[in-house]
Amino acid sequence: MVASLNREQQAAVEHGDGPLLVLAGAGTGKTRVLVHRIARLLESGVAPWEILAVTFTNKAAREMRERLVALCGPVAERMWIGTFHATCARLLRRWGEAIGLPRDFLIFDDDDQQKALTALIKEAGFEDQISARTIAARLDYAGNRGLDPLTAFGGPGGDYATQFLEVIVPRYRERLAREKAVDFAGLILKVLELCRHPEVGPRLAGLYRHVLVDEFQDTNLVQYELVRHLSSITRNLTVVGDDDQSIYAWRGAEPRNLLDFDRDFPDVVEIKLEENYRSTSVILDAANAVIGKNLDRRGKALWTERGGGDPIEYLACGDDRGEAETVARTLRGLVDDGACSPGDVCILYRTNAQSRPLEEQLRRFRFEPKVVGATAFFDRKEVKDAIAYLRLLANPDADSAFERVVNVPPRGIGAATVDKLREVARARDVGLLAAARATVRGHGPAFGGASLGAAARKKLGAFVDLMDGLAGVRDGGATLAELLIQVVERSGYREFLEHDDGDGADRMRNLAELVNVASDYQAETADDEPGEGGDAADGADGADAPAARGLAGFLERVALVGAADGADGRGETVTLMTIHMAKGLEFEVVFLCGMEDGLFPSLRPREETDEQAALEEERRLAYVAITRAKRVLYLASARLRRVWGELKAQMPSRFLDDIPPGCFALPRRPAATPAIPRPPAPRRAARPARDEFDQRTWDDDVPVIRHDDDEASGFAPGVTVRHQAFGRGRVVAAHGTGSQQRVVVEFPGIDPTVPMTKTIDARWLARE
DNA sequence: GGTGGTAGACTTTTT
DNA sequence: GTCTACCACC
Repeated sequence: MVASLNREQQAAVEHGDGPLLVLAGAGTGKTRVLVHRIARLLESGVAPWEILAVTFTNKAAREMRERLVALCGPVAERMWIGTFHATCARLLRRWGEAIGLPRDFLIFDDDDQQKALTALIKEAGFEDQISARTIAARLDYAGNRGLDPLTAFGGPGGDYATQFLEVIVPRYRERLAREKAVDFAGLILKVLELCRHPEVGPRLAGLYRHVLVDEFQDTNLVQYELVRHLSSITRNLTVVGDDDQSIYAWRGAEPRNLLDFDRDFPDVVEIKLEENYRSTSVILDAANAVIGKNLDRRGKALWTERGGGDPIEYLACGDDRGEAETVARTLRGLVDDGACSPGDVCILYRTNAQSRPLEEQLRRFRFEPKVVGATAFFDRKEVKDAIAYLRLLANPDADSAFERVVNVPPRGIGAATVDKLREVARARDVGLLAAARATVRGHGPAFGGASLGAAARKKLGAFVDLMDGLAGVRDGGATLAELLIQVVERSGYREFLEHDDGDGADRMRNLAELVNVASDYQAETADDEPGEGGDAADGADGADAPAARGLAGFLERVALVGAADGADGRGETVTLMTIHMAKGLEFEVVFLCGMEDGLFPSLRPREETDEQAALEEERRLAYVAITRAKRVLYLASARLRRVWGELKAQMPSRFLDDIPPGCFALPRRPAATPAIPRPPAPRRAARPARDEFDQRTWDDDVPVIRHDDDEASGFAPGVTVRHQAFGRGRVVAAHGTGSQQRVVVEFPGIDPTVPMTKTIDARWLARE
């Protein structure tokens, strides 16, 4: 912390006005430069609310704020640091009314979106032809690129899915509007709309004197446009990034924003940071060798003044469980020898599914695994239910929340009743809760011809009373935590869970945790309040009832941030996360698991993505993973891995071959190689003999790998196949082998002239 | 309207 | 292997 900045870092910090680009490798002190630069700006008289700092994750935002406060004191607390999404939410709360967005809008997360789309698809009678998932993927794709989902896929009329999008998308937008909700993509698009607004646009452009963006290689076109607008008056735009760490191309990130920055800002000052302060040279050599194989990159070589370091250890294990056990045992050894403490360690993997065996084995070796999952906690059903109650309290027109909770816990209000309510709601053009109220308060069953039996009305009446009672709690000066307790209590949820003999107790604990999260949130924002008041983006809107305000903020936090990672005080906590989550972090000791071809690199064939580009992105991911380690790096792989309950023979990752042999410790098996035999014969026989892939064996010191997709197992293009649900179709393409085989099949769609194309697991197909 | 059983999907990666 | 959405049954 006290260490001085090097020449390049200093130059970046001291840079005055005008555009600045810092192209910085891993571990070169990127964030440090940003923090010092902001501190410098504050020192030179720029007010905190005149600075906007955008980070990629909430965690990064939190960390940056902490470092800034440590460096220049509480003044930094008055500055806005946030992700693109959080920043946009903030701008919309302040200015959104200009484009007709209510101030208390809610944020639809992916799950909400999925549910809404499912309902709309069903309503339109398309459920056999298109999935909510497909439509959501397309909305996401288009939203990340600033495209119209109706024209983004194929020319006039579009492709197969477009015909459904044309019906569903407008209805989806209506639904968002009715529920006063904005989805993730919408957050940014709506702010862009604001930027084009004749009055608000110019004000936004002048709102900040300095705009700084971290991890700029991960911004997409839409985000870039926003940044450009926000900095268009002063042009004081600082961007920091590393093209080698671009790992979000799949969601529209454009590393070109970084590399071609001078196209939009010809007068940009560019500074390169290449001296790495984080890792040993062994680790750096490995990272450089891996990334060096990428062709599409701006050459940049990391170096360090320090030499040597512990060699990288390769743990070749029997199966996924054995891998987990070896990792846990090795770590236990390190900790017991005093080589490191659990808090210094991170266990990384490519896919979330890999965490489970690791968690189990870590527990077995007396560690407390902590999985840093994006949303794990807030994805729990009971948590989502409780949140849905809050959403309905925040906005009585939140029909999706109403549908979620009206019969949770079961109170005898079934689908039939809700259907009738929907009719009433449509006839009177009100929300479901209002419709329920009108129905039970005896404004008669006359609306829309819907009639409800006395029993149904009684039950519905109880629900309306419940919500009214809770609204009373909300307005009666209760804290968020108290409100939540009342929700859980009065809704009967607690009682419901208590009588559950399964995991009811666990679920109750989750709800208790949610109450804690709420109370933390309120404590936290109470502190922030004075600081935020002076903020440029925050108007004088203190008139709202405090409870209601807290509610909207809390719901926003839940949608955007998830849980702030709680204090992991307990002794032997070890952190686990995906590589994606680890970007920007560093650890003394890193275990990188699942170093197997097909898993990492993923090599998942996807339509319309260039295979080479995909592999390069995987390689960048490997680069990110390796450079997380400061001192000690373990790479682990399994010969057999359970995928969907089936054992699969795995080959070591090709990335292992890219690492110079000199970086490794002498070939050594882990002390306790689990007694798992070599891949069973049948499985090997199942592989086509001609596949050069298999030349590699586990005993090769310098293995050679080749990979090839093969279409040899009977699903060649043109073959006619049958699927239980979709009937007869024609194979267009096939990817993968064995249980991994995915086949692209064309089925006749509703419109015979427009075929329906589906990618299906080969296991569900029969040849005809 | 609630329930228990089962077929199908699910495993890239996230705000 | 695990979770879910849906269906047949009560």
